[in-house]
Amino acid sequence: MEKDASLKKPAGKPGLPASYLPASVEPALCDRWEKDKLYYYDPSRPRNDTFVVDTPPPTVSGELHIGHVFSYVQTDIITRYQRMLGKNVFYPMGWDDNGLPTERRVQNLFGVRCSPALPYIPGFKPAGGKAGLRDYEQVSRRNFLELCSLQTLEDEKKYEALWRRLGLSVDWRQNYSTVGEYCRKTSQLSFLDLHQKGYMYSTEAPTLWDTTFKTAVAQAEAEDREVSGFFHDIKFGVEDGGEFTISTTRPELLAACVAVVAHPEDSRYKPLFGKRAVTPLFKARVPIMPSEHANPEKGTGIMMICTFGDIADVELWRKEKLPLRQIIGRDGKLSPVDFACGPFDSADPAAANAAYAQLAGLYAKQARAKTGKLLSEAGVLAGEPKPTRQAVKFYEKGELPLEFVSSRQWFINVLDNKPQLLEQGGKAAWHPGYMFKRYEQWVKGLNQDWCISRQRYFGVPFPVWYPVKDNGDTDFSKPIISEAERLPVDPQTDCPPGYTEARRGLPGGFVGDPDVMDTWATSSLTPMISSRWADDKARHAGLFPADLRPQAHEIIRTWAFYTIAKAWMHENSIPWHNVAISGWVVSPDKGKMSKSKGKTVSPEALLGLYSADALRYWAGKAKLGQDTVYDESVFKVGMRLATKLFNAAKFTMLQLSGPAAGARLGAADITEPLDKAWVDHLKALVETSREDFGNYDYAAVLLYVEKAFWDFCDTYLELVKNRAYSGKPQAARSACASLEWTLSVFLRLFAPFLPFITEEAWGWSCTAALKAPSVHKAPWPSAAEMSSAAGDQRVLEVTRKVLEAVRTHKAAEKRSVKWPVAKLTVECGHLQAAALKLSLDDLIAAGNVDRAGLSVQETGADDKDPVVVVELGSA
RNA sequence: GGGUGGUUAGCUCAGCGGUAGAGCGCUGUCCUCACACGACAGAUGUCACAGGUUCAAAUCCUGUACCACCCACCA
Repeated sequence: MEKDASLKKPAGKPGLPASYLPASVEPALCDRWEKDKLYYYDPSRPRNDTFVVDTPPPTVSGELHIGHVFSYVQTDIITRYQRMLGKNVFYPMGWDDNGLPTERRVQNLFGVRCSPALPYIPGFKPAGGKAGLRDYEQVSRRNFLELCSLQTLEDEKKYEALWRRLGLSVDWRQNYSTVGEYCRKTSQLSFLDLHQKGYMYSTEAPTLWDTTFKTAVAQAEAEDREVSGFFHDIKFGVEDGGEFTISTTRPELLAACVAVVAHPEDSRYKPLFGKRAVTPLFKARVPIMPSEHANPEKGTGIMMICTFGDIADVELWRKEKLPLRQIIGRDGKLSPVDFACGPFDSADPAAANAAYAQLAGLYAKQARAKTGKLLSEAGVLAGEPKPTRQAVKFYEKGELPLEFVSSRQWFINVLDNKPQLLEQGGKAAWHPGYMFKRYEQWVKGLNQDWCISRQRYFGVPFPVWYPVKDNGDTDFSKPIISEAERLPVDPQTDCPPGYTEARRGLPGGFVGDPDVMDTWATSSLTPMISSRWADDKARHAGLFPADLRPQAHEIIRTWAFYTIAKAWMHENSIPWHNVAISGWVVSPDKGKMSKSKGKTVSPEALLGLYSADALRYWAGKAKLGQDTVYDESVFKVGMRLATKLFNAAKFTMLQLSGPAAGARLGAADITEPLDKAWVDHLKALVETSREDFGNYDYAAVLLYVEKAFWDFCDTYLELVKNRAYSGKPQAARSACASLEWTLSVFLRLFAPFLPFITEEAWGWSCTAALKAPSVHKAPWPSAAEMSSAAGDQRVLEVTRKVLEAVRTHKAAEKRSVKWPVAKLTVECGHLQAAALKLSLDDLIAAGNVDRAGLSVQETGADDKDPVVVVELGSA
């Protein structure tokens, strides 16, 4: 790779480095930007001048991967553009260290478990090492939180270093951690406000329940997975004689059967409506009812309703006010029940209890097999179970199917507010626009309120206590809500107003709410967390709503939706004006990179192999919303572009160091027609870039800026370099003025994408001209900077074409580019000829043409390419 | 079953009514005051398929197939 040193000529202006070494240049610039406080937000400037980013707080669970690099760089590109428009940019970073991933990580690293009832031990240090699975040390919630902070601090340092190294223009003073005291306070304050406004309620209700983690989960956290199962055809009796067969994949729920339904128009079962069916094994008498939900085409057309097989069961159970026969416990096992009393019914309680005794204590899956056996033995199983594939709901982080379990949970009422939430979502501008459809579809399809309580230990506790009645029962109807001033509180260790700690858990005393909030309950507040809604109203007013929410598409239904809901409920506002949805990085076989292969390619390694600018180039090439295949060859292209920029900038500086060196050049100096045409061409480009960036289409800008830049190097720079360096004074000044502006324009246009090389080159030259010590604070280029320079594009076009023809001829003759041209004849239209005559000197120099052998003839047509005849000279 | 996006050169993608484009890769040539991590030139395509609208369709409309994702289905 290393080129032959003997071929390398010493070149360039003295003082400028000979070759570009991003590995040393980039980190040095990171340090300088920090020292210069380049990305600091200025709270004294008005909201109108401010651009506020609601940065996604990455989950702190170990490693950032290439997918993170991709999307965060895209946000940074947008942000850097806004800064160059003169905006006071508010670009914070948060750490999402409040979730299950952190909890598990800390448990394993320190060998501890959180046990909220334990008292806090100041200065606690874990016994150390990784404990065996069974002997975790129990620690208080506060101690657990401290350990989390300890660990996440390490991770966060690593994350921050990577973000800085990538050139993210974050103001690192605006930093938050979702597990930190301030975020806990904000989350609890949000609870108080929503409770007061009536959006927050608690109720005992069937809820999606994960039996592995033993917690409720929200609809948004559930996902479908295809699993194999078996249809069991089970014969049911009818109370006054007769029988029918239902087909089910969940025979273990037979004991939880509360009704049987068939379609109202199904003639096979119409006569049965109003009668009672008798379940096999348990002899429970359940009503046979008509329901639209039953599909006559499916199975046998008649189905059992259990508490609870799925959401349809829940709905029917509610509508018909059926009894609750909960047999699946919170641990996923069948709980003991008694058919002789309570909600359970049986015509033969002794037999029912005997049958059930063989199932109690088994996990649902075991019970399924066992029930099949029992049914078979009882002779009520019609035929062998038939295999089938079915979609079953799982918690996205879990491995066992979700169950519906009735339990007391806190909910936020979203179902009653769908129209308003749809309207709010529509007020934000979505980029790309079609992503709004996903939001719309999700909101329309919601069928459960947002369950925000989790039966976990690690997380933000509810600032709530309950009185304990004299009989020892908890009185959930009279929650004691904390005062706002006390937040954050932990009801497991803090005491409610009017009570003393001694009364905890006693009749006539109180208990703390044992649950913690879903992490989304906190992260849905990110724009209000960074604006300091909870403790600084003036600052909040200056930063809320934000301008931009960048995020990925798979969390539209969670993060975007919840944030929109909370902003509306709290502030009657949208949370942000724009949503930019980034795509995914996919591996060449189209799998999701961030979940598989991507983790093996660490961003740090790639930075070492290529450069930050190279990685950023790759991210900048991808449009918002569009998945991108991981392709290292694009890094190489980015690398090459940065090197080319380095060399072109250096070379341009060399031209400027000729006779016109030091002169203050401006639009008035641009007198040559070719220069005017070039500048005009750039002016159009610059204006288009504003429009595209305004539409968040940065990828389009990079595409044509890159193209224009290579064209500049290959054509315009080649044409004018001789004149600039050694031409007649006025002509040289014209070229230099144009080159100086051109360089400053390209450095600025590339700055959001390639912040390092552009800053480096900017430092060589452009400081004085634009009075901006950093390209990243320089104004985005505008046509107005060169308003007086306007020229005929034809000059540039016809000159380019003739030069191309000369080069093609030399290539065909296997001659070098500088080989002399003895005779050059150009036939073209008279407008083209007139234009060409204005740039002949440049053409002669660039093509090494003998002036005496040059002739331009007006014999062609202006709408056709000129006909060029080349005769080479001898060396 | 509903929705969204995609299908263009070997690969990765741009173009989204007016003669098919770029980069990578490939072939050949060339060291020009920067850059060989360069320059110049060249080969490479029924723009998924079928209909329709239009003077004109890769581009607009309808349908089909395939890929990806989101949602629903869960007896």
